[in-house]
This record gives sequence, C-alpha cells and structure tokens, in this order.
Amino acid sequence: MARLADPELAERRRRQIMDAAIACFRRRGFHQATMAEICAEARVSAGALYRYFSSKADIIGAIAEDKRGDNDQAFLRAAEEQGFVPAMCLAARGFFEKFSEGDGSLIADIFSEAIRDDTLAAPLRKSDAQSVKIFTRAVEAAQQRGEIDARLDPEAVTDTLFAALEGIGLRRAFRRDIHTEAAVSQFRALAERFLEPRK
Amino acid sequence: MARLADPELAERRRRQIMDAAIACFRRRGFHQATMAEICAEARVSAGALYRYFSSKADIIGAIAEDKRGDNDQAFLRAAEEQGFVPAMCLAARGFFEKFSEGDGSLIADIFSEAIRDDTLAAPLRKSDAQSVKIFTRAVEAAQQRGEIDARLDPEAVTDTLFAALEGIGLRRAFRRDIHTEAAVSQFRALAERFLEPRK
DNA sequence: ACCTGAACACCGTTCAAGT
DNA sequence: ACCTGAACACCGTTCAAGT
Repeated sequence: MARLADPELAERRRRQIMDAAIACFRRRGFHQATMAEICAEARVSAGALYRYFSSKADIIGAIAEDKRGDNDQAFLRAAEEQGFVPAMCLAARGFFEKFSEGDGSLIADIFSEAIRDDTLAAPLRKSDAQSVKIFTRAVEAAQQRGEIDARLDPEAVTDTLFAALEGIGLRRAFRRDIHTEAAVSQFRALAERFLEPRK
Repeated sequence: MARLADPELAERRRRQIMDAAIACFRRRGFHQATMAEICAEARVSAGALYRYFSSKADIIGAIAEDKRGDNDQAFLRAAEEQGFVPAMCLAARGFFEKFSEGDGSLIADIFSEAIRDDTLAAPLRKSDAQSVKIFTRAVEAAQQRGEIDARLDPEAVTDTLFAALEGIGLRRAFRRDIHTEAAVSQFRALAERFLEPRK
C-alpha cells in the first residue's frame, strides 16, 4: 500500500469499500463475491481498492474489527439495570438476528480465515479480548450482586458464554433454522443453569 | 459425473482422493489447497478426480460425512458404563484434540461452505441429525438414572451441548490455545451445571 | 497523490483424445 | 469404462500510464 496523504479521504474511501464489501458478502458470501463486484459496488477501480486494503482477507478483517464491540456499551448499561442474564439474552438476540439475516456464513468465514491466517487473526484477537474484558467486568459485578455463582471464574464464564453463543448461532445457520426466539430461549436455559448460585 | 461400472474401484478411488485431500487441507486449509495438489498427492489426473467428485466442495462434504459419527458407538458404551457427563467429556477431548492438530479451520471451512451451499449442507444435516439422535437417546437414559434434570428437553440438551462443543473448539483455534485439558475442563464445568438436577 | 484498467499469475473445471 | 493433460474460464493482484 502506498503512503496516504489525506487521512480523511482515506477513512472515507475505506468506509466506502467496506460498505460495498458487506453488501457483496451478504449477497454471495466471502469466497463467492469477487473483487470486481466489490469495486463496481463501491465505484472504484481495482487499483484504487488496493490502495486502501492489501487483500480481500484484509477487508473482511477490517469489517469484523469494525463491527465487534458495537454493542458492548449498551450491554453494560442493560446489565446494571436489568441484571446479567436478561442483558446477555438481549445481546444474544441481536447476535442471532444478524445470523438469520445472512451474516451467518460471514461469521463462519471470518473464523475460518482467522484460524488460518495469523496476520488477519492478530487484530481480531485484540478486539475480541476487549469484548471479553468488558463482559468479564459485568460478570464480576453480577457475582457481587449474587446473581452469578461466586465460585465461577469470571473470565472463563465470559469465554464459555461467547462460545455457546457462537456455537448456537453457527448450528442454527447450518440447519437453516430461522426461529430467533427459540435460539434465545435455548441460550437463556443454558446461561441460567450455568450461572445460578448453588447452596 | 459419468456412470461408474465397478463400484469397488469407485470406492477405492474415492478413498484415495479423500485421503489425499485430507492431507492437503490439513497442511494448507480448504481454500489454499489446490486441486492440482490434491491430484498430485492422490496420483490421479484432474479428469480422473472429477469422475468421482463433482467439485472441491463435494470432497470436503464427503470427508465431513465420513468422519461424523465415527465415535457415536463408543460414546454410547461409555455413557452406560461411566455416566453421561464423563462420556461426554471423553468425546469432547477427542473433538478438541482434532482441533489442535490443525483440523480447526477445516471444521470452520465446512461450516462456512455448508451454510452457503445447500447441496453440500443437505447430506451433512442428515448425518448430523443422526448423531443428535444417538446422543439424545443417551440423554434420555441419563435422565431416567437421575443424572440429568428430567425437566430438560433431551433433544435441546444435545443440540446445546454440540453447540457449546463446537463453539469452544472454534474459539480455542481462533486464539491459538492448544491446552486441550483446559478446554475439556471448561466444557465439563458448563455441562455439569447445565445438566444437574434441581430440587 | 490518487486513480484507471489492461495485463499477469493462478486455479477450478471441462473435454477431446488415448487405452 | 476409465484415464490423461492441455485448454478454458475466471478471479485476485499488480503496475505502467494518466491526471
């Protein structure tokens, strides 16, 4: 990538290309969508695109990094107002809705690219770790309020809940199951029993 | 695909190609591995390969179908001898070990291909449903023995445990976390609390 | 500096020709 | 019937030339 002079133009172009790419990936999936399509949708030439992104994988990486953490702050507020499990279910609903709208395979694609390509995975791990940190704080607060068993390790709880969320979402996308509320109930049943304090 | 005369030769060729493909996918991932590499590894020409598989996706579909359910019978026996959770953790260990050996991204690839491509997904859904059925029977037996809360829906339990297993495996592959035993413990903690009968 | 678009390299798939 | 491998179609990326 060449040196960029105007950071504001660069930011605008990156958004323009990412938005076009999101539209294309939604329609056809990461591997089916072609760079030519993305260029047409973004109304830039191939050469221009490669000025702002070093590869196709780089685009999906930027999209993933951009989207993650969007709802972290909303979750924190909800956790304090309504309690941890209801807030977590709210977050789960948002997540499952995205899957049903066709982002399901996009998330699977991101996983598979990130697992294979370390230069793509590194920044994603960083923003994932940030989300984990935020949710972990909410777990600790809920433990102090007695909502979550105090013997559970807060960070392990977060990671397990994220894994369950992603696993349920993937399996539903795989089965073409579009009943979002059923998925939320499934997740809630798991979370309640997992977190519940024991005598 | 042309009509095949000798079913035994056909089966041998398919195995030969699938084994070569597994080796290539392990080394370089589904999308990085080329058909030329698979042909070289299997010592057949491109034309010969396409006599037995209709596409690259078809190969990964056959591999997934072939591998799934390998351990279902072993699990059933273990569930009766040692109880449900220990047997499930044994299955989990086997699953996580595969992830650590580099099949992690392969499973992510299978998910992402299957979510996008319905002709690939259909047979996979069928064999997945069979595994679910087998594990569901074990859940019912464990409920009658009082190991699992009788109020839980057996099939939902199975699906949730599968989702957790796959989610934990994917996240660990994503984080380059190779501590299999830690993953098993994480899964066991979740499963025990999820399934435990309540007063 | 920023952009264009033709050219390049590569790869999945097909098919005419061989045994 | 079964196979070969060159040819084809396509796509991610680069780069010489333009403003």
